[in-house]
Amino acid sequence: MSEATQKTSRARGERREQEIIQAATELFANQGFHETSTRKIAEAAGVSEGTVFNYFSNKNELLTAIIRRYYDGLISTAEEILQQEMDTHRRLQLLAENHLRTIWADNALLMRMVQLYFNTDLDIYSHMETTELHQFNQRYTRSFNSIIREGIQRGDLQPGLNKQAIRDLFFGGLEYGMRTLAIHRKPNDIENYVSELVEPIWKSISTSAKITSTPAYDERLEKACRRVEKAARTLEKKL
Amino acid sequence: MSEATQKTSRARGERREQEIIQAATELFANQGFHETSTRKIAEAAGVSEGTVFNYFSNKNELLTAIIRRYYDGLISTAEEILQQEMDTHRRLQLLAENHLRTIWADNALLMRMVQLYFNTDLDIYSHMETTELHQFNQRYTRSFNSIIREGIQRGDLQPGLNKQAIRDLFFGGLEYGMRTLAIHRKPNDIENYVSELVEPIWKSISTSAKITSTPAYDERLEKACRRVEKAARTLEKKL
DNA sequence: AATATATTTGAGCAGCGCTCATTTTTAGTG
DNA sequence: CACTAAAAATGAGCGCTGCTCAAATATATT
Repeated sequence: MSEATQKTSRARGERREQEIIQAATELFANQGFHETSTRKIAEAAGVSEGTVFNYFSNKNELLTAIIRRYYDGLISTAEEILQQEMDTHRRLQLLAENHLRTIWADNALLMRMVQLYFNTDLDIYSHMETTELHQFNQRYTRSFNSIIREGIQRGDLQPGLNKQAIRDLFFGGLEYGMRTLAIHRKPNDIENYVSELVEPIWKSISTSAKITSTPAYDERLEKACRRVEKAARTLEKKL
Repeated sequence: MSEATQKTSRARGERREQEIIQAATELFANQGFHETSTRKIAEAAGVSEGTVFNYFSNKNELLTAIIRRYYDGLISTAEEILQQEMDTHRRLQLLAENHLRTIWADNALLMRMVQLYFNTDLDIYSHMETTELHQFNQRYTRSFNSIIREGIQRGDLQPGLNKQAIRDLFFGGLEYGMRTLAIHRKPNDIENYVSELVEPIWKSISTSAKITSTPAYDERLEKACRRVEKAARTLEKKL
C-alpha cells in the first residue's frame, strides 16, 4: 500500500470511529449507558453491530473514548484560564463555571466516569482504562493546583493551605451542587449558583477576604480591645 | 387464618426478605450492581430466582430496599448527634465522620444511589422509588440544616449563611474526598481527613474563626499587643 | 483482470432481568 | 389423623443483552 492510500484509508477509518463515538455520545447522554444497547449505537451510526466492536474492543472502551474527549475539553479550558492574565478569584469562578456547565451537559457520562474511576477489577484492559482516566484527572486537577499555587505566590491566598482538602471541596461541591440544581431545575442561572459555591471557599482561603463582619464578632473584638486599652491605661498611670 | 398464624407466617416472610436483602447487599458491595445477576443473589440467599421476584418486583426495587436501610442508619445517627449536647464544630465533625465512614463502607451503593437519584424515567414505579429517595435525602439534609440553624442561634455561626451552598460543599466534599481517599488507600485515618475537610468550611462559616486578615483589624490588634507588651515589660522591671 | 489485503457483516452464543404455569409447603378444619 | 384451601417457592422459557467469528464484501496493488 502506498503512503497516500494508507492515509486516505486511515482517514476513512477515523471518520467511521468518530461517527460511532458521536452516535454513542448522544445515546448515552439521552438514555444512559446501560439503557443503550450496542445494536442501537450501530444503527444510529449506520453500521452493523460487528463494526462497532471492530473499532472498540468492548462497550466500556467506547465509553472511555468518549470520556477522553470530555476530559480533553475540560483540560484545555482549564489551561486557557491559567494562561490568561486575571486575578485568582476570577480564575476559580471561571474554572467552576466551566466544570459545572460540562458536567451539567452530560451527567450520565459523569456518573459512569465515577464508576470507572473506582473500578479495581483485575481485568488488565479495564485497569488500563482506569489508569488512563486517573492520568486525565491528575492533569486536570494539576490546573487547579497551579491556580492555588500562583494565588499563594501572588499573595491572594493564604500560605500553607491544605490543597487536597480545598480541591475536594471545590470539585465535590460542584458535583453535588449540580445534582441539587438538576432537581430544582434551573439550568439558566449556573453562573449565580457557581458564585454562591465559590464564595464560601474563597472566604476560607483568601487573604483579602472581606469578612462580612458578623455583628457578634465585631462587638466581641471591640469589647476586648477596649478592655485591654483601658487596662493598659490604668497600668501606665500606676507606673 | 388466625391472627397468631398470620403473624408467624408474616414473620417467616420477613425473614426471607431480610435474607435476600442481606445477600444482595454483600454482592452489590463486592461486585457492583450491574455485575451481580439476580440468579447469583438467589443462590446466595438459598432460594430460587423466582422467589427473589416474589419479594421484590424488580432488581431496582431490591436495591431501593437496601438504600432505605442505608439511609435509615445515616439519619438515625444524624438525629442522635442533634439530640446530644455539644458545640456546633463537634457536631459537624461527627456528622462528617459518620457520613464518610458509611459511604466508605459501600461506595457501589452510593454510586447507584446517585444514579437513581437522577433518574427521570416516565416509568411510574421508578418515579415512586426516586421520590422516596428524595424524601430520605431531605430528611437527612434537614438534620444538617438544623445543626446550622442552631449554630446560628447559639452565635457559633454567622447569620445569613447560604445554607444550600454550605450543604453542597459539605456533602459534596465528603463524597469527592472519599474517592481521593479510596485511591490513595489510607482507610484508617478517616478522622484526620475529615477534620482537614471540615476545617476550611468551619473557617468560612464560624463566627469565632481566627480571622487572619483585614488590615484595619490587624493594625489595631498589633498596636494593642505592642502596648500591652510594653506595659508588661515596664511592669516586670518595676517589680 | 487477477490477486491480496482490509473492512464489514449478521447469525449465533451465553448470560441477563423477568414472567407465570406448575409444584410444594403451610395453616386451618372436622 | 386425613382433607383442603391458601400461600410460597420453583424453574423452564421469553426477549433482550454484550460480544465473537467465519463468511462476504469492498478496496488497493500488481
